[in-house]
Amino acid sequence: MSADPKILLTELLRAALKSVAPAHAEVPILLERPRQAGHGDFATNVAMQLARTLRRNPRELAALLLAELPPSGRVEKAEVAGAGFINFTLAASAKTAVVGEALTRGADWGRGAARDVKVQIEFVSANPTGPLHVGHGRGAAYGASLADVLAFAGFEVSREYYVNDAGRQMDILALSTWLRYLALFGVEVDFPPNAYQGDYVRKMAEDLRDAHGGRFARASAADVLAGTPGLPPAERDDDKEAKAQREQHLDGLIANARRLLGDDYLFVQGFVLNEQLGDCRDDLREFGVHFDKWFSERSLFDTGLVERAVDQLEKAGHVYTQNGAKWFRSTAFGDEKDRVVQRENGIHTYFASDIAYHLNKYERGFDRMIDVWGADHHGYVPRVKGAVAALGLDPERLDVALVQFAVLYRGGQKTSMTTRGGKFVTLRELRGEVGNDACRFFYVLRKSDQHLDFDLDLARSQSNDNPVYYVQYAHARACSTLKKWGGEPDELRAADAGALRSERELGLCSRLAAFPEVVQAAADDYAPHQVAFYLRELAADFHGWYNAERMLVEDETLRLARLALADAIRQTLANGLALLGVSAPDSM
RNA sequence: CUCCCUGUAGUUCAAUGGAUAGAACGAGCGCCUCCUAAGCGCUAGAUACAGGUUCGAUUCCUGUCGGGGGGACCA
Repeated sequence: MSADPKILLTELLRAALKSVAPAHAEVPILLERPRQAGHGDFATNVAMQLARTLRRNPRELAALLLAELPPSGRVEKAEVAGAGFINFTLAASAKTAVVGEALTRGADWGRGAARDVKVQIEFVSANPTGPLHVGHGRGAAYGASLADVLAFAGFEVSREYYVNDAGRQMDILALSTWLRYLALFGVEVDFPPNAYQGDYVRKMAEDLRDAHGGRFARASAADVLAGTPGLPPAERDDDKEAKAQREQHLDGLIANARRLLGDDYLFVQGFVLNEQLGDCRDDLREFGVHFDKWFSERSLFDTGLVERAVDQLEKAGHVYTQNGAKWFRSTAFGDEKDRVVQRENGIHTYFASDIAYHLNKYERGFDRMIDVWGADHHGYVPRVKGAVAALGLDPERLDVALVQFAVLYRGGQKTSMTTRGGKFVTLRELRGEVGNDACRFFYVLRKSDQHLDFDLDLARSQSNDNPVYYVQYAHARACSTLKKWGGEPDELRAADAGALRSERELGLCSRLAAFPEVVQAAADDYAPHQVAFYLRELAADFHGWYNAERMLVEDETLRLARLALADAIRQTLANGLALLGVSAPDSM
């Protein structure tokens, strides 16, 4: 019989089913940990599930099952309850066994058995055109925690950042920087309102000057503006035509920059890309977010994969030409309208490179791919899945996890976060205000498909009330007591956990035993917040016990048993916090 | 117009279709001669509305009413 109580109970129930209802002996048996104390350690609704097909009263059926249940020394009590539940109470020794297991497995306690499933998770993937803001922060915290949870649950995980280093946004950033740079040399051109406004652009211009002097300053304002339509008057701000004119103006400036700078244009573009990407890497590293691969969008063009992907779609008959542009017939795959993959001017759309990127992911042989996107990209899901299907690949292997917006509140007011406008709260600022630990925990404390109201004032002024400190404090308290005791870890591993008898202590053991299940559930549901909630509950149980009982008691057997329990709790808190990228301090 | 997320306590959030809907903050009352009071104990307080499916609905379905976000030959 299995050591895992859940498996043991399943086997016992299966045996009982064979005598009571041989025809249905293989129905799935669901065992859950009841929320309500007094309903035992595990409960099953299998009798209620079968009652209908067997046309029997659920309670009677449950009683029949109990009568046929093989006896086990590890089950103290099994009884019919409620509408037909069967509640199991484990023997104390079966509960306390978890203490030794946690201590023996240490940092691996809770880790699931390795399964040969390769999962790729792509997240953040913000355009390298400015600092990461708090919205990216949520995707980063969620993606990193999910990746760690999946890895801990036994999957083979690869973390990836897709770098949008091709396309117009990079041009706009390069132009913005160049214009600021020219101003440093007295070449004054009205700064377009639709270029990147942020101070970091001025900073990059200064960096460019410091590194390369006036090498890129050989142009007059007239050269820069040559042939552009000019800016519309500011009072026509909301006008649609004015907007189009501003975009035209911007494109004209970019074209002039390319012409005037020649080969140096790509140099400047490379410079700003490196600066931004470097900043982004540093930011994420400080936030405890790591990637195995930074995948360049431009490389998809350089290797011809974009063309090959479009060709492949075309050969499969899913592409048609209209008004000179190539359209992917995504409506055939459930999208609401067809999408352009190559514009009339011959330039591939962002969607085209995204198709190529996903083709590449499949070709790398991942069993499962997870894209973590902001919720504003939800309209993008059908066309990407459609393209995957059109390429003859299995769209079921691709999951898109949409992370809802993080809305910032400052002084009770919503703050806007437009990157181009340059007025946004950066992830770096947020981390500086509330700290990395609180930041990571706070982000992941909400379901990802839930809007997140991030109250900056609250996070800043009352950071000590943040639940992260509550969990960390439990860890520090356990450490401090163990330190005061001063014994060796071996003594704890050898401790007789059977000496734990109180309801609180047995409850804590049950809580600990649930940890591996929580990890698995969080992995299956892509829901790392479940780990955060679990840790809070475990910490609450521990704090309650800490206040009610003393560990350093006279009786040596009991003392060692309690310290072993404390150490097992400490280990569980540490392992769980690690999954969330939060530190587990020894003292606070 | 259409698509997605969403409506639970004063506030911010939980609850694989299960039993008496859980926390935290805020409010009130208590607990350090004691391993860390960033802690603990107690009290008050909620499923928007109307139908449906089910032995059982906060959960699934339909509708109504609210909140947020998408819907370019942009990225």
